[in-house]
Amino acid sequence: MTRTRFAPSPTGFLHIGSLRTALFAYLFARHEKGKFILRIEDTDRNRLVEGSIDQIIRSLEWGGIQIDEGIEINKDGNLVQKGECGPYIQSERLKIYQEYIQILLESDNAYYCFCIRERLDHLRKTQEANKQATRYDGHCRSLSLKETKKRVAHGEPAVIRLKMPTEGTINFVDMVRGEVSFENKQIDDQILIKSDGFPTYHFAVVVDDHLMKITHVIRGEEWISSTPKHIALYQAFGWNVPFFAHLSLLVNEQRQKLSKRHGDISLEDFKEKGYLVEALINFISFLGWNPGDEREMFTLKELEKEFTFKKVSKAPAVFNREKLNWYNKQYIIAMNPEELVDNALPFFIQHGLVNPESIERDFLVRAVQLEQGRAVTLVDLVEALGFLFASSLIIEPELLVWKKSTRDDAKEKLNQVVIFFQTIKEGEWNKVKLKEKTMVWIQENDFCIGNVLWPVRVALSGQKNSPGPFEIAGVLGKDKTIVRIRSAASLL
RNA sequence: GGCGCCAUCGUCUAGUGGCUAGGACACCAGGUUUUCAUCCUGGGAACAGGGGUUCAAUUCCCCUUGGCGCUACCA
Repeated sequence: MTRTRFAPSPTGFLHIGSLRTALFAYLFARHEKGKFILRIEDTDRNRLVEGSIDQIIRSLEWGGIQIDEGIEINKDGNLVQKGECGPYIQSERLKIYQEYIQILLESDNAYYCFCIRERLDHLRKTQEANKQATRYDGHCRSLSLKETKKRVAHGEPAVIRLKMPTEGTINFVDMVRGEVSFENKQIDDQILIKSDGFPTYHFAVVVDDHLMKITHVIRGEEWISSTPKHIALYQAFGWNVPFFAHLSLLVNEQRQKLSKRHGDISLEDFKEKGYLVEALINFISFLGWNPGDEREMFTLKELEKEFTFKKVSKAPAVFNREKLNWYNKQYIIAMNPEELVDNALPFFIQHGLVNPESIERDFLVRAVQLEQGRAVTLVDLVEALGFLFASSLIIEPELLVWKKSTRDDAKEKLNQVVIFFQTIKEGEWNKVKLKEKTMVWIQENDFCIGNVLWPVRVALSGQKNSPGPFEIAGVLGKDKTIVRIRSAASLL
């Protein structure tokens, strides 16, 4: 059975690049009808950020990525672990690592190292100065286990290093890159256990992936260079080596790794800016993957069905905001108005346009349609709709005058429209009827369309650009519409 | 410096030993339109360079160049 995992460090919010890694691991698991596991890698005690486990899980949940095993947030808001291979938080697995490192020590695949920081620093500097590869020189490599254990027992600080083979090569077939090969002699004697007793990533990841029966290790490209160390570890233990898939990095427009400095990299950020999950997931999945034909709108379910590593590309992908915007717009257009209100409601409240105590849902459902088709994000949508909620509009009088018209004419037309609108029955007050009747009226009176519709639209919206006058009037209702036109006319 | 990965329009990408190298976003022009958005029509835009292999290379191999990653008692 296929088992994949996502193994973030709780050092902050969920990075958009991490989301992509998680998404691909999730999609592959679903495609193979396997399991997707969440494990927390918190072995670096210095970089922990309080609350980030919660935040990562919530982001994953928001993205629709379901965790089969690992950690979840229960109804009371507490973190709970589920699954047979736990615990799923590395800091709770210290005993396991201690146990497994002994095996390596006994089989002479690992050794205690007592080298102090100063020596290591000096070593590195010398190597750099001589333009050599910087790596541990094996100073403690041949110390006997008996002796080193004695020193450790006496309280001498030590780390445990992997005793890398010095000859031969390690080859593996990467699911996205194909055959990859490294010479053993190039590979450092990686520290496996730090002097604080915690394992390093390299040791913990191998022990955990094995114990959690992970069949496919799917992770970012930055790990490809350390994969031979991991394979050496699997071999030292005599364990089966899993399949690897190293995903290309996500980069910004300057082709650098996406980072905090450039803003907008956490899922949270995108959510707050009014991006829809569906759009984000669709967009992200197309960064380095494609279905092989020309379709481009995919739901999560459809992605689960179609995803395959055969179609994952090797080159790094630029995170292109324009395309994301296009996707978001498409998803907003495709939504039914009810759904759109559900999604936009928090933003209406946040912008102070809607009182959570008294939500006029029907009004919102009609209102939202004015900007659906125009808005790129939900924030755009809500902001563009602000004029509907204003008790009165502040309008620059000149704006009421159409480019081919005059101030006096605009005033006159507005006044005539008021008189005409008053003749329309409440039952016919909707954008379709209104438009029909008004167009006939304009024609009968031999008016120029722009001379009438421009000032009316501005009178209703107060804006240079806005939805059409009939749409707005339909939402506003007869009374408010007439009040707005009257007050605009009085400005001229 | 060492090791590794990568290379098709500005961007995401399709593609094949022989094609007018396809699509999408963005951009430009025209049309529709009271504004914006939409919509329609059209347009410009790519196989990094050099060697091979081959009847034929964008495609296969090598080199160069460029980009990126790793090179921590961080992940």
